[in-house]
Amino acid sequence: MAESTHVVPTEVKDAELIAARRRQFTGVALGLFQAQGFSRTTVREIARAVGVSVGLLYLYFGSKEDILALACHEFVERFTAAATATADTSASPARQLEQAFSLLIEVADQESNLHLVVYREMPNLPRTVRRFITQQELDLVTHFKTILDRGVAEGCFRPHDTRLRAHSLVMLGHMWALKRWALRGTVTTAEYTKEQIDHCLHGIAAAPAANETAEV
Amino acid sequence: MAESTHVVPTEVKDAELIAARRRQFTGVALGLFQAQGFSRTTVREIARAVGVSVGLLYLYFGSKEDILALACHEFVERFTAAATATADTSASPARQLEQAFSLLIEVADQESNLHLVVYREMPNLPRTVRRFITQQELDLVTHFKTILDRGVAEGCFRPHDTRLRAHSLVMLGHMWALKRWALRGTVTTAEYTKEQIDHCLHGIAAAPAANETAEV
Amino acid sequence: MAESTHVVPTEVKDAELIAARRRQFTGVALGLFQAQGFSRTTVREIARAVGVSVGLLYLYFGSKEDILALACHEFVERFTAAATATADTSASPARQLEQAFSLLIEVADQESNLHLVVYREMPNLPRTVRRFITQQELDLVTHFKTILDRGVAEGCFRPHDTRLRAHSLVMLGHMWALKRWALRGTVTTAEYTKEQIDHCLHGIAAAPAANETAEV
Amino acid sequence: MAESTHVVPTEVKDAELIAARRRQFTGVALGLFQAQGFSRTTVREIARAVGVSVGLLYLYFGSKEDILALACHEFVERFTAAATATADTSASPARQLEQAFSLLIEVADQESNLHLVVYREMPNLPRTVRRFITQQELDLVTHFKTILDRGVAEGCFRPHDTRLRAHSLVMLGHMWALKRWALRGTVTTAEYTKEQIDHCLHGIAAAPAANETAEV
DNA sequence: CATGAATGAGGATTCATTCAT
DNA sequence: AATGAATGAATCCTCATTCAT
Repeated sequence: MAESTHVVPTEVKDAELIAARRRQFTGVALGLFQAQGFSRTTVREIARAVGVSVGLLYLYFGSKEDILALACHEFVERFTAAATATADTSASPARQLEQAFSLLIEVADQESNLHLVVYREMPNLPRTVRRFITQQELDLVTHFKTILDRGVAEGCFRPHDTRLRAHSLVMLGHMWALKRWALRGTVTTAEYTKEQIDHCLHGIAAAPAANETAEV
Repeated sequence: MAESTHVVPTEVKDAELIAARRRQFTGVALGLFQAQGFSRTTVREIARAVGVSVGLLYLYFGSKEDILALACHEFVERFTAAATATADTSASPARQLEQAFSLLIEVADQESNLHLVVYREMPNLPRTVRRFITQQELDLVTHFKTILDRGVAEGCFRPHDTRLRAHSLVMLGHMWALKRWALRGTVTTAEYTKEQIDHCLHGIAAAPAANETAEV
Repeated sequence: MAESTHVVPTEVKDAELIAARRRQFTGVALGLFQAQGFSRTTVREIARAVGVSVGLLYLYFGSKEDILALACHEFVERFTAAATATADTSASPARQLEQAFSLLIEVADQESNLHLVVYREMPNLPRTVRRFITQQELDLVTHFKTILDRGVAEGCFRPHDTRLRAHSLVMLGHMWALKRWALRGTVTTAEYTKEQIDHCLHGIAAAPAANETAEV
Repeated sequence: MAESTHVVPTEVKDAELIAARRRQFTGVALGLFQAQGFSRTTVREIARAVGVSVGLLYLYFGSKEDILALACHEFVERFTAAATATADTSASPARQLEQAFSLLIEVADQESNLHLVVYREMPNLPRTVRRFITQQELDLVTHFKTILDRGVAEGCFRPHDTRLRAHSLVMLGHMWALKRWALRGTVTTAEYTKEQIDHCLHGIAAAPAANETAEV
């Protein structure tokens, strides 16, 4: 797990106020970054959107990049936490996999816009935040890998490169946000989830594959 | 198919020279954009990197954004063309699928850096170029869908949502570039290709799972 | 009467400060424009001359042209106001005419340099300001026409095209600024005024000339 | 009289060709200067408008300012020459004055646009050309002064400051071009001429002046 | 004579950041 | 804590001028 608090020097003392204000500011800022891109969003715009003065912003953040950093940090943290909520461990691995993927899609579906910002603005982030984000992604991958490994151990799943499979599943989760333009209107989250999980389990090979399987 | 030439007015009259120079400039520029991001790359830097004056750049491009636009346009065009090179149609659908995916990964592997730029800088592009790029991606999807449809028609593949499957395969192709940080060092392009295609065909469900499906 | 305030959006909020600063800046700028012409004056020069930073200028003006526009606007407004100060209405029309023209020359004499700038840079001004200026000039013409009309009504002046005469008088007022290079050193403002008014009243024809005219 | 040829170093040898080309170029250029102002007109625009290459322009002119200088020089020279065409010396001074002023208005009426350019762009001209232009204007003034002086000598005109009167008449001539926006549509050149000359001779004073005339 | 590609200094404008109040 | 006027470095872009062909 990566450290969950990105340290930024601040003039303001009251810790609670800091946290609350920052959350408020990053939320608004992320929205602007999404709409216009990081570099085309001015600090003044952010201040105006929040309803405070420019100077105040600089009491809570060291720089414009800091705002982006914290915004991304918080978003990713929230995203991963929501998407890795522990599933029903009594269910079959296949069922658990479906539940986990379904949750991922649900989470990705809400705030898919903000999801995109993080993807885009990654190179503008300081190394530490970038590392935090990749770590969070790896946590998510591990979440899936655990399920797959258990399935293999229990004999429900064929032995395979579970790490790569987990990565692929997470990628197909991101896909729901990344390829929104192509998917929206043709499939619902439920259909998408079902189709991807079905395929993940059985592949597309027809009759011969069945025989093959039968032979084994 | 989208039109292949993005028209930008120019002061220079020699058409061949324009094409040659532009190719030269966009190549260098894309490299810089990749390394430092579009907005942090100055026009002067590009000029210096190419070895010409700032003014000359503006004889071939209308603005800094124009450079990005043409660079992305050309890159995507080249990428799609390379990745959709027609495969051996006498082979079995499964084999064709493997060949097509293998080619996609090879192409994505080279210039994977530039690949990332396009993803990142999309929102900085003018609508027309953005449309061109999504159209090119749809062409690539269609390329895969065609193979899948044939496979279904011939009975090799189970009936399924071939469009979504094609999209997913293309996404898993991009993944090779997007998740380079996670994949590099753990799998080769060959292994990645084999693993994804195998899984695409047979899924991960073990023998008993087949029964399970049958039951459902 | 044209509206007297040319509205330009500003980042600064204190209305009084805006007015004060703008007056300060336009004054200095107009001087520079006079000395070197609008296009050869750089924004940095203006800033340096005022003693502030470039950025500050842009808090009070939208663009370099805006500075010119406001400067001209204010100058012309001030000029017209000063030149149309109501005269002693109890005096004879001839006397009133002399007083009005005398005032015009006095006003034109001070700041005759700035007067020239407005003439020169008119084509660089936005349509609205250009209209304002011509309107102000028409107000000035009307000021003279009123006196002439009263004189005609009272029988002091011959019936004639009072509008054209008023225009001509205003032109001869501007002439004091426009032809400074030729007049300076040969006549004083008082002499100039006397000569022009005398001539305006009596013409140059000698006694016999009247007969000649009559014959024609 | 000022020297009539402004010397500009040139690469081209054939003197006749030089003169012809230059005339062609300055004509086109002056039109552009009129329409968009000197500083907003680019050398490339001039070249394109003439139909030659930029390089060629620089074979005939040393710089962009040179083009303006020669254009103004030629225009003013032509203007003054046309406006000072010797009048019928056998006519009465009053008649001569009217003919001279009438000619001035006719000349000013044609190409009044270009007339304005010279006024505007004066400060952009090199000192020598500026001197030439003022000298030409003085020549024009002298032209009128001569007529007035003769009139005074012959007793047709009252003794007065003939130099100032001549200047004023020339100014009222320029006025036809300068105040085109106010005059156009309200008076014709003929009416304007008649009104100004009538006034110049008799002024506007009524009864007393009339009596004076009658008495004689 | 003629061309037009190439140059690069120079100018307007923006915007993150500071600091006096 | 909060404000917002002030700063000035940095950036994009233009355009007069040159020169190889």
